[in-house]
Amino acid sequence: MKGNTKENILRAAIRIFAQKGYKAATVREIMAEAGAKNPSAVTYHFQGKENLYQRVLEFMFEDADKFVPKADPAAPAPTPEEKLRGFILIYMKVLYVLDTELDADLAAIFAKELAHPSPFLPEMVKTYLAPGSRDLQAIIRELVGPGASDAEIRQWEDSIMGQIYYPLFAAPLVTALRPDEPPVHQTLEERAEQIFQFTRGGLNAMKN
Amino acid sequence: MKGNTKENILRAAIRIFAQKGYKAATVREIMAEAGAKNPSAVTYHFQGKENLYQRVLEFMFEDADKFVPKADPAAPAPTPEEKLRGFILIYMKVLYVLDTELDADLAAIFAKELAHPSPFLPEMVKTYLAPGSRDLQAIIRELVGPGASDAEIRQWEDSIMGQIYYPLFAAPLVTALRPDEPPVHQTLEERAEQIFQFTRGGLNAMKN
DNA sequence: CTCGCATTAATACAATTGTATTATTCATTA
DNA sequence: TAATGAATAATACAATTGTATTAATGCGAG
Repeated sequence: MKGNTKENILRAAIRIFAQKGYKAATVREIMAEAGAKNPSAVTYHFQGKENLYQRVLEFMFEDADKFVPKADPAAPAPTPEEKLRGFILIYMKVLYVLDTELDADLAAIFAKELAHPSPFLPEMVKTYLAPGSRDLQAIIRELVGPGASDAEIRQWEDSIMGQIYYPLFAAPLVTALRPDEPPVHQTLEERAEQIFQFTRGGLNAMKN
Repeated sequence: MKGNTKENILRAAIRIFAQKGYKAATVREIMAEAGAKNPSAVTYHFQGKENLYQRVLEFMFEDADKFVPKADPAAPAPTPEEKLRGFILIYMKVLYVLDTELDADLAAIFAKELAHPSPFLPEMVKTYLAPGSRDLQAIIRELVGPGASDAEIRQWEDSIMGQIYYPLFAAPLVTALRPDEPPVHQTLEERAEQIFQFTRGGLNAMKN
């Protein structure tokens, strides 16, 4: 096996970092998970633990990007409300669809990274998350009309993103308070639709 | 100095845990912050690092409790909308008022604890957070009427709590996307009011 | 004053951790 | 096939970490 080891280490690192976080994950644990015998392989293939983690973060953002659909130029122009509904649904799919164990691990890493930000985070946020933020602001502006200030738009953006992110960040709260509730990804479309309706009502009330 | 050391260690632990998280915080660092010379003092006063951390969590929840005002029996009965506004404002004050460095540190510890939950968290959530959750659900039910299902109530609860928690959990995102925006605690009343208005609009739209 | 005990300090220690070093194996190519 | 270089393994090492152990200190009761 030649070119597989590096990939194996990366996958193993994702699993272990997702479970334990950056600091508590040990190089030896990652190597065992990768099926290798030797802790120095991470130095060889990735110049150290920190570098490996940075690579994991890059992988995470690149992987999330694959979820966002290309705009179909042939499709009829969507209404602002359709755009909002689509934005919420896609964003929630990125966070909660978790078709694979890999996706679930990456979401967990994202949550942990926000609690313990690494030096690489701000740049990655600007690269990968800023475009979506601008899109959402534009949608909100279409919905509430031109009278709203930039500050107001940003705060409504926060009201929307807060709803979307909540099941990720507050998962331990929710499971402690409601042990029997099914996880979000089982009711994803419903929940996305409800957030959309709630948000539409909220923004409509702001329009006047 | 007799009884001060234990208190000093607790305060120092709060600062260091808030900065670095449980795992990365070292006993020696905490002791240096506490002005003591000897790493074993934490074993002596708190039976080890993990126990000290548990004590910090307890302190955090007890401290947050002091923010919630006692219901004034002489006051006129508030309308459901007034209750909702009050709930949001109080909750946000707990998270963001941060009058002291201590409060800010405790909020940071809370955010980190949710990303890396300790075994003590579920029990503490049930003790300290469940009552507020029940209150909010009751308020929502008053606002939307008796037709709503329990599941719907819970999801609207999430829509509200998501808005409230977002500035805490997503702080690194927000500062990376909007470097010049003033922190929440400077615009707390405004933001609470906007969340209230947004939520009222959202819930009103659900009523029919 | 002095004895007893709680507290603090000094030192030590085993375990863990990231990584460096060196040796070995294996595949590709000339 | 032989050789060359990449990949993997084996071993080692210094640094860090939580905590145990033992010694010193200081305060209050008698």
